[in-house]
Amino acid sequence: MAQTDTVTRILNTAEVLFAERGFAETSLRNITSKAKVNLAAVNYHFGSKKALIQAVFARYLDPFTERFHTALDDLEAHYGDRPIPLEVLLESMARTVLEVPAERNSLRVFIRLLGLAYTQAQGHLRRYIQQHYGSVFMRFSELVRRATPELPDAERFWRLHFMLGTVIFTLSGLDALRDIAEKDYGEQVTVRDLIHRLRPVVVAGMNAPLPEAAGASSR
Amino acid sequence: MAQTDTVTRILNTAEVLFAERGFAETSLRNITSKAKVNLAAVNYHFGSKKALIQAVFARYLDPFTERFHTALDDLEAHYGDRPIPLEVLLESMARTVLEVPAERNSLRVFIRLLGLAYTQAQGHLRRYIQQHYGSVFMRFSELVRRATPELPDAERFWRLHFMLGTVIFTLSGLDALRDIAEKDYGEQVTVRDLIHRLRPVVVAGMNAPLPEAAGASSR
Amino acid sequence: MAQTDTVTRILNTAEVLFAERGFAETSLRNITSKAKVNLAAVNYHFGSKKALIQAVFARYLDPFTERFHTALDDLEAHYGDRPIPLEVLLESMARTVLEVPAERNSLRVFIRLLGLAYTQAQGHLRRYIQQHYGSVFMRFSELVRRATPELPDAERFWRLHFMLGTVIFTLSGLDALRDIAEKDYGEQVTVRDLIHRLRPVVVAGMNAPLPEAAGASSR
Amino acid sequence: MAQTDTVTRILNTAEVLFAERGFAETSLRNITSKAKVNLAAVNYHFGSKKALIQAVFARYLDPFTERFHTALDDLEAHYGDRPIPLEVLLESMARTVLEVPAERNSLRVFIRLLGLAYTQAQGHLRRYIQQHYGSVFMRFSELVRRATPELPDAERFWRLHFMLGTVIFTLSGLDALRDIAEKDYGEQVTVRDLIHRLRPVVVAGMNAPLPEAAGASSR
DNA sequence: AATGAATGAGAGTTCATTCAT
DNA sequence: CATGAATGAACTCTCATTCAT
Repeated sequence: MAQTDTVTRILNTAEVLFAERGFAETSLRNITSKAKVNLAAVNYHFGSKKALIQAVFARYLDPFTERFHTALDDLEAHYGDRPIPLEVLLESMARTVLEVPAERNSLRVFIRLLGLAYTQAQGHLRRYIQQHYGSVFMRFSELVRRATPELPDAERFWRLHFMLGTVIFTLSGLDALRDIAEKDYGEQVTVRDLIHRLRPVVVAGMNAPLPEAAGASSR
Repeated sequence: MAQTDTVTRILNTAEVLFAERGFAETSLRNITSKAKVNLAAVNYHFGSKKALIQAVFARYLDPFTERFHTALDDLEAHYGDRPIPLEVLLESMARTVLEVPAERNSLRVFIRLLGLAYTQAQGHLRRYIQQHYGSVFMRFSELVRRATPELPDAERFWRLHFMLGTVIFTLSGLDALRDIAEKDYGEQVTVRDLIHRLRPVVVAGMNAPLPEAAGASSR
Repeated sequence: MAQTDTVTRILNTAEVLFAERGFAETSLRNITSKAKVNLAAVNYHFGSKKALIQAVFARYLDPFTERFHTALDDLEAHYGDRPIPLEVLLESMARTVLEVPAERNSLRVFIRLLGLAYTQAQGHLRRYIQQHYGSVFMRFSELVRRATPELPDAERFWRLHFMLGTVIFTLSGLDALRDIAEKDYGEQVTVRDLIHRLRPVVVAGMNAPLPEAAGASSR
Repeated sequence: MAQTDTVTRILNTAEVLFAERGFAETSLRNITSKAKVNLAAVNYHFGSKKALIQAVFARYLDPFTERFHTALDDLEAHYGDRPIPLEVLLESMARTVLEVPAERNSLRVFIRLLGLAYTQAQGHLRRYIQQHYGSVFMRFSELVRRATPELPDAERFWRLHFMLGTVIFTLSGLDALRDIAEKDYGEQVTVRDLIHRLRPVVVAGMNAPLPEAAGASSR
C-alpha cells in the first residue's frame, strides 16, 4: 500500500493539472506521464477524458454535498419555523466549502476547478454538475429566499449569481492576483483570508438597495 | 471593397468563435472555414494564433482605452482637486464599456472575451493586456483610491477585484443564466438590464463595512 | 450447472458477433462484455483471438464432417461401384449442412461464418480449415468427379468453386438481400427457401455446356 | 510531374492494400508509409478513412458506369423494341468490366474490392454504392427482365444475385484458388480465362428450370 | 480456475504551422 | 498578396495480451 493506487494517482495529478491549465489544455499524456501511470490507464479506469473530469469533480462535490445537507439539517432543526438569517446561511456554506477540501489540503484547486466548470466550454460537465448537485443548490436557494423576503424573486436570483461570480472569479483567479497583492502591499494571502474579506462584501451586496425602476431603459 | 477584406473577416469570425467556445477549443480551421478564408491566411496576416487572439482584443481595447482616458480627463477637469465620487467613476466606466462595442453591436462578445482572458490559461494574453492596457487601469485605480480614502489600500485592491469578478463572471456566463431566468421568472434580460441591476450591488460591495480584524488568522 | 459455463458462453457470443460484423471488427471486449465474462477469459481458455476463431469453426465443422462422412458411406454402400448421381451428392451435402446447425438453431450464422472464412484476410483460418477438413472435401470432390465424367478435371474444379460461390455468397449476404426482396416482392424468405431455389441453378451450372475452345486465349 | 501526385499515390496504394487485406485490416499508417506520403495527407485530401474507401471505389465505378450506360445505349439503339438476349447483355457487361480496369491494369484488384464491398461490414460503403451506382444496376435489371420474360420476378431477382455471387466470390477469392489449380492441373489462369469459363455456367444458371413448387415447405 | 489491473502498440483524427508557387 | 498542399506533432481512444493474485 506504500505506493498510492493508480486511480488515486490519476485523480490527484489530473486535478492539479486541470486547475493549472484548464481541461482542453491538459492532455491525458500530461496527466499519465506526470502520474507515472500508463497512458491507457485513464481509459481503463474512467472510460474517457470526460468521465475523468467528472470524477475529479465528484471527489470534491460528493463529500461537500453530504456535509452541506447535514449542516442545513442542523440549522433547520435549530431555527424551526423562523427563517435562518442570511449571514448564518453564508457562514455555514463557507465553512463547509472550507472544511471539505481542507482534508485534501487543496482548497485552491477546488475553487479553481469550480471556476473552470463555469467558464470552460465543457457542456457535459455543466450537465453533470446540475444533475448530481442541483438539488442541494435548490435547497440552499430556498433558504436564502426565506432569509430575504423583501427581495423580488428575480432580483434574488441575479444577486445570488452576482455573489457566486464574486467568489468564484476571485478565488479561481487567485494566483495572478496574489502575486500582485504580495508585490504591492506586502501581504501574503491565503484563501481563508480572502473568504474573511469576502464575507462583508457579499452580505452588503445581497442587502444592497433595489435598483431604481428601470424607467426609460433603452434598447 | 464590396466584400469585407480578409483581415476583418478573420477578426469578426474569430471573436465570435472565441467568445462561444474559448481559445483552445476554437481551431484556426474553424475560423477560416467559417470566414470563408484560406487556412493559411491567419498565419499570413497575423503570424500565429496567439497574435490573432491579441489582435481580437486590441480591436476592442484600443478604442476603449482612448475613450476612457478622455472620459477621465473630463471628470478630472470638472472636479479639479476634489475626489470624484465612486458612483461617478463607476458610472463613467460602465458608460464607456457600453459605448465601445455598441458600435460593433457585440457587447456580449466583448465581455465574454474579457472573462476568458482572465480564466483561460493564456499567459501571453494576460501579459499582453497588462502591458498595453495596464496604465489606464492604474489611473482608474488611483482615482478610486481617492474616492474611498477610508479603505485600506489592500482592502480596496481586493474589493475592486471582487467587483470585477461579479461583473465579468455574470456577464460572461450570461447565456446559461439567461435561459434559467427566462424560464423561471419570465424575464428577458439584456446586458443593459444586468448592468442596471449590478450598479447598486457593486456600490454596496465597495462600501461594505471592513471585516472584523482577522485575529490570528493565516492558514 | 444452471448457468452455462464460461467457455460455452464465449463461443455462443463470439459466433454471433463474428457473423454479424466480421472478425477484425469484433473485439474481445465486445465478446466478453456481451457474454458477461471476464475480459481475460478468452485468452485464458483459448489462448488467443485466433484460437477462438478456430474454435468457433470447429464447433460447427467437427459434427458436420462426421455426419457427412457417414452420409457418404451410406451412399457408397448403396451405389456400390456405380457412380453416385450429381443431384444425389448435392442433395446429401445440402441435407447435412441443414441438419447440423439446425440443432443449434443457427444455420444463418454458420453460413455467414463460412463466407467470412473465405473472404476475410485470416490466413491462419484458411490454413486451419484446409488442414482439418480438407480430407472430407477431397472425398466429396472425387465422388463428384465420378458423377461428371464428361467434364475435364480443371473445368470441374472451377465449376465446383463457382457453385460454392453462388451458395456462400448468397446465403452469407442474405440479410441485406432479404430486406430488398421482402420490400420489392413481398416475400419472406428463409434459408431453406433459398436452398430450394438454389438447387436447380446449381445443377444447371454444373451441367452447362463447355465453353468453346478458348482459342489463343492467355492474358 | 515526374513523381505522381499525392492523391494518386494514396489511391494507388490504398486500393492494393485494401484488396489484399481488407478495410479494417489496412491502417492509414500502412497506406501512407507505403505510399511515402505524410500520414495526415489522407485526412487532408479525403477527410476520413471512410471517404478514402469510397474514393477508391469511385475511381473504378465512375468510368465503369459511364461506359456501361453507353454500351446499353448502343444495344437499345440496335435492338429497338425487341428484347436484348440475355447472352448479349451479359457479354456487354463482362466486356465493360474487363475494359475499365484494363487501362489501370488491375482487374483483379477491382473485382476483389467489389467482393469486399459486399462482405465487409462497411455499411457506409454499401450505402454509397447504392446511392451513386444503383441506377445503372436498375437499368440493367430491367433489361434482364425483358430478356427473361418467362421467369417470375422474384425468381429472377434471386438468380441475378446467385450469379453475382458466383462471379464475385470466384474472382475475389481467386488468389487462393489459382494456387491450387496451378498445382493440381498445371494451368495458369487469368481473370479473363475465368470469365470465359463463367459465361456458360451463368447462362445455364439463369435458364435453369424453375424449382418444383415448394409444397410442404417446412419452417 | 479465474479475474481485476495494467500495459505497449497502434488506431484514426486534428492541430498550428510552413512552404512553394 | 494570397493560397493549396503538405507536414510533424500531438491528440483521445481501443486493442489483444499479460500478470499477480
